[in-house]
Amino acid sequence: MRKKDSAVLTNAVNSLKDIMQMLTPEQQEELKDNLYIQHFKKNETLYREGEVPEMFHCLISGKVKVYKDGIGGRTQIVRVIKPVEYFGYRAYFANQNYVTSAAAFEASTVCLIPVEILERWMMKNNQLALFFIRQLAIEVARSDQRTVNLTQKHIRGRLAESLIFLRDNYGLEEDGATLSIYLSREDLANMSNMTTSNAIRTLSAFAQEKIIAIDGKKIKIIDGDNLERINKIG
Amino acid sequence: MRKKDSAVLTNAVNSLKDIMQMLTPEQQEELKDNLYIQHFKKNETLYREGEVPEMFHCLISGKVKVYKDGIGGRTQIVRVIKPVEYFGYRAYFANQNYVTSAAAFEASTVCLIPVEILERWMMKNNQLALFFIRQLAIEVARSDQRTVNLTQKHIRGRLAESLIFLRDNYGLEEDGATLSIYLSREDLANMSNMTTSNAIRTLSAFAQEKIIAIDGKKIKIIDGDNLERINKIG
DNA sequence: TCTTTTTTATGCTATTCAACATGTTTTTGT
DNA sequence: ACAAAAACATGTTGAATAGCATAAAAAAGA
Repeated sequence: MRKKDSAVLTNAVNSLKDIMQMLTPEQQEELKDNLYIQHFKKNETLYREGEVPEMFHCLISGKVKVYKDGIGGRTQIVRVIKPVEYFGYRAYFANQNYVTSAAAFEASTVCLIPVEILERWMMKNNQLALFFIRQLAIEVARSDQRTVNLTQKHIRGRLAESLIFLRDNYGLEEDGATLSIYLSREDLANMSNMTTSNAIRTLSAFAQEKIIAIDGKKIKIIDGDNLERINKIG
Repeated sequence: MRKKDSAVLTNAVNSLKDIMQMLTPEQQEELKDNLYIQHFKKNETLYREGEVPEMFHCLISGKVKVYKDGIGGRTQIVRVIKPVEYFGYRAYFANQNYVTSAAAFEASTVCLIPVEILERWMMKNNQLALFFIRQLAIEVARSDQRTVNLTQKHIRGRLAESLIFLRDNYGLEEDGATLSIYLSREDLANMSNMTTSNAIRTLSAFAQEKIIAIDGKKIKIIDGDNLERINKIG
């Protein structure tokens, strides 16, 4: 798990620059001494619901999902992480065990810091504390919005929203149309609160309507305006 | 809006004691000088989606709902406040306008503090900052859990959950069975992600099954164990 | 108090979506 | 390269729930 050749360290520290610049020089040194790098393979689990949260996570490269296992084997993806974003620390500050699990969509590299250290810094560094207040405050709004979207939108609208989100979050390939993330239909379903069957069906429908083009896991957005329209109305 | 006879002030300050005890004597004085009391009638709006958040709210008495207006006139209640709880400050720390609205279920009294002052205190008072980190971190988990409950549970399970929540949150009357809050069927539906028709129908079903007894807006829980069972499985 | 409006109740219908079945294609592991 | 497993595709069916209509009851206002 531990890996600290200077190139990796420099990369990690660079990824943490939002946080770094809020720290005193001594704190910056302490961070470097307590920073771990971990690699995860595709579909590998980073942490699981019920576990004790000890590490603050920063995604350096790759793509990660945060999800809740629900009723009857169903799963809801509640957050999707891109580099460089922070995650896996909420439960610690709420004095809870993890209430979500996290897994890698694809091969990913994560930088870990004992969150207890971060908390200690926050006791002395208000800028840092306010940074996390802001992060969490934004996350509450996102989660509430997701609740409404997932409960009130129809299936086509929910899928359209997920596709738009993936485009905006992870971007497009060089052709300016193909989603940079290759998700399974199941993951797409778990983002959009629907069964895998319906994700497949609805994707096919979108393809037939020339809104998207599908080639296995590759999804190309052809008519983005239409997708936005479906997201809004349906 | 402003009301500061000493009895009211004492009451308000007492309600804020969680926060008060984290403040320096000077800050406590400043709080008393910048504290407003406002009364709201039943169904009156405290704030609306889109407005600029300026005040930190503390509910002193009464009952308040926080909700989002969604698609096609539908509404989702995302939070339910009881005395003494804090609310209406999240948007400020996220640098957003309000993304929810708040209204009084019944006649309520609220204590208001300019949230800008609170933020200023947080810059100097880490205990206070960590207190709000904790509040927000808990709220994120609640919201994620709500997403899963509202999307994955069946209609009976969702209603059972709302009834249990109302019992646990607002308590029971002296008979040890009747919910202390008298909600309209519409509000109950808006908590439980269903139409008013279905809230009425499902309540009637519960009553016929002797799980509850209904007398207008009065709801008496007869078979709490059964309600828990329905919440869990259904 | 009387009228008007809102809320509650219940039945019927239409729609959405999940469940299941089956076959095909793709991926994975050896 | 091949077998086994997983993911994808598509059709059919049925259950869950929204939508609408109507009427009764309750609450709000004048």
